[in-house]
Amino acid sequence: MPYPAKTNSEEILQVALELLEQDASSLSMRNLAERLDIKAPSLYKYFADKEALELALVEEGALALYRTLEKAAQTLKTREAFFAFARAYIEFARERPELYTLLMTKLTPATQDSSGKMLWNFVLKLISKITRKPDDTAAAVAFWSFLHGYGVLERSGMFGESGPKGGLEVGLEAFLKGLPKSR
Amino acid sequence: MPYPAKTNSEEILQVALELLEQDASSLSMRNLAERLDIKAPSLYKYFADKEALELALVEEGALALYRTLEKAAQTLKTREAFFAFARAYIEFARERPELYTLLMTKLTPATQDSSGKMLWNFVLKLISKITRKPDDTAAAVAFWSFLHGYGVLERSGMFGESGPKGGLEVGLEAFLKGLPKSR
DNA sequence: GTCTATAAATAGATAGAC
DNA sequence: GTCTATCTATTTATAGAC
Repeated sequence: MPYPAKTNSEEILQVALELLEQDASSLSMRNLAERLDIKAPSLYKYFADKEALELALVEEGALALYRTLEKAAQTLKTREAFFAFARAYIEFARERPELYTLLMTKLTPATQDSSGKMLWNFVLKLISKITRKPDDTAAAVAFWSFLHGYGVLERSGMFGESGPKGGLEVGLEAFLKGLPKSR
Repeated sequence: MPYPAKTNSEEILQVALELLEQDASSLSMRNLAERLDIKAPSLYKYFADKEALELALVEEGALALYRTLEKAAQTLKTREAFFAFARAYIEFARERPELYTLLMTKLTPATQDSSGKMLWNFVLKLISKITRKPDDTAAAVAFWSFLHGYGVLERSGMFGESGPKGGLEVGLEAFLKGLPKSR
């Protein structure tokens, strides 16, 4: 065989993920190929275009986030699960900011593969336990909005050197106390 | 005069704003120059580089948002001002999404010119009236996080065809009821 | 499946004449 | 202040040989 396979889809995704997390702008087909020790055109045998590769990364990211959240909240009682979930969510956004950004930029219901749906269902169930309403979409939307906004603004440096000064905790407590509950 | 001035900084900013709001990716120096009926290099007599131009746009955007919010909330009592503010904020993000995105991407305390500070102070005062704590930074951070997150996710299409289903209202009520208040 | 060569497009920015 | 000409750098993607 004159040209035996030098890589495979999984490895490509793995290295792409490393590049992305290092610096989103470094994820180019050229750059990726170089890291894999192949030439850029070869990548197109594995992924139709860059978009396809990014969607695969989003799927991976959604799964990673889901697992992180599940691990953090499982076995805990509702109230503790709520805080653990939120903490883990923000931590994920902090530690893997480029992956998180790609994820939230490309994860729409249309894009939503299994991981995206699992993620949404997990938030929905957790929050519904808090409000004691099955499938409390409105509360889940509100809660996710808060977490996402906080994660984004914290990273943007909007809150300055002094930091967000307890904004996360205050917001979480407000939701816990203020969300309308059945019964 | 062989080469009389064909434009000025204000006009450049005006047209740049139009381009941006039409489509963020259409805001290139070339494109901008064409719309102004000059050649691209001439722009560098007015702005040192693209970054400088964008910062000027951020300043404009922050001022526009501030005016919108102030107009919406002024003369109203605390509770009504709170809802009017939130509604106006989300409406701004909806109607001028590209400007809003640039704004929130580049508006950090380091960047913060007068408009940015006015914006933050306005949020801070409003929310401090709700919680009855002077300079309640934590509550302001939480509130702004929620609004920003909601605006972003709504635009991203994350909530799907069915829409956010009352998530905004539920979140606002939760804050109003759940934020810790003095006295 | 890998390669070389190249297309095709884009961008920001500078030099120097007028 | 405006212009022409150009530099420099980047990207995604395809054609076709091996």
